[in-house]
Amino acid sequence: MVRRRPEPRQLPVRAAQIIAAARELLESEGREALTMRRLGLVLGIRAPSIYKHLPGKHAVEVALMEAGFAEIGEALHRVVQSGRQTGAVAALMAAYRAECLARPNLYRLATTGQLPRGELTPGLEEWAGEPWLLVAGDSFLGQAMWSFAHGMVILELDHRYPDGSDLDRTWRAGAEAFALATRRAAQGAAALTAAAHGRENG
Amino acid sequence: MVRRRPEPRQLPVRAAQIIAAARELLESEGREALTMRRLGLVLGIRAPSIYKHLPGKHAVEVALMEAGFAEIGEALHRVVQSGRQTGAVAALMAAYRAECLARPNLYRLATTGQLPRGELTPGLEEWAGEPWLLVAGDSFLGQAMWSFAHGMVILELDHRYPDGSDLDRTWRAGAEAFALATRRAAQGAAALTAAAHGRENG
DNA sequence: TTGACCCGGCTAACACTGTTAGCCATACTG
DNA sequence: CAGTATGGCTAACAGTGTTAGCCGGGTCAA
Repeated sequence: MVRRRPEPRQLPVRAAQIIAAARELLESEGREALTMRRLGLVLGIRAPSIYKHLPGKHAVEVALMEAGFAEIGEALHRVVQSGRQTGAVAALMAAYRAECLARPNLYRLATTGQLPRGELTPGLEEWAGEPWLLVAGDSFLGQAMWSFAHGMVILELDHRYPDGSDLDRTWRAGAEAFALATRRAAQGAAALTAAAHGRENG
Repeated sequence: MVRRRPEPRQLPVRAAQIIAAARELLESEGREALTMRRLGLVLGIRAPSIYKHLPGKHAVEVALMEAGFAEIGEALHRVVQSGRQTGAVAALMAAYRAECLARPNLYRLATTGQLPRGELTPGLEEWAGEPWLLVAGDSFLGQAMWSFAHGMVILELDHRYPDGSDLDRTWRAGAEAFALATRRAAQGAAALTAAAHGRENG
């Protein structure tokens, strides 16, 4: 049951241009550089003029978060839609890693600190996380897998691992652990079903 | 092989007082509140006077990070030293979760953003992460477990999970996956050793 | 005792940050 | 043509980390 992606409400042209400029600024120069004055400079206007189109910096950040969620969710859904069974866990994790590392500053912005839930497109967040659940077959295992993937990505982005760490192997170790657990859970569920059938038929 | 904890260099009295005040401010009012002027207010002096004792806000934050690493490392080492075999993975994770949630703002400060490696007490970071390695028996699995734990804690602190999530069960799912993988790895290693012995003796 | 020196406060100020108020030219509309 | 909305602008405010420079008090040596 793959839900449709909730459409983020589209902004007026000028506002969208500002968000696009903000994104470029963020990705090319980091979060520190994302300043109203710097943003104005890129756009050829002064900082206060931005407020004619967007209510504040917070709104810029929220819009960027939405873009991040949408893109990452897109990539993950592409993986689950490809429908492969064997290695699905590893494939999903590889896709997550690749997408997140491709937009490091956007990822950091979208995933660190409190989430302004009320201001996000409703359902977007759940939709972006849905592939984990689909692959794990179990909501708890799915959440755990996502937590692992986020932990890995954010620690890698922030260079928290000891120098010379072989992160490919660490990813593999985690992916194998969760793949194993997923098979276990599926077997357990199958056994339960079989037992139930046995009771029905006996 | 449990290394001794690297002693963080001790600061002059006044500097230590400032750090203590900073910690209280941080924990009680959050990261936003940790301001040089606010810190001065707590101490009964003006912000610029703080610079007579510490080179800047960054140094305050680094000192707080060190305290965080030391305390969490302490708790984790206590677990591995207790020496239990069964459920060691789950026990370590439970300890990590409890310690981190007990000092949310300190944990966030210590674990988000780039790590100023050069300014930290050498070896402290590795020492704090060592218990993961000891429990996993394998450095990659250990790193993966730590990544999972960090992901869980930071997402919980930032309220990133859907409302009503049963995080106890998610933790359990992750702990079981990694415990299973750990047993697997141990068996694999044992089999390899046995095979080697077989070759030797045959 | 006096002079030098340093410690640890202080104020003033600078360059930033996000944000608001208010002005004004242009363009569209009734 | 009058009126209004759009989208720029400057000036300013409160806050941030930080630096320069002043100064009282304590310590220590001549």
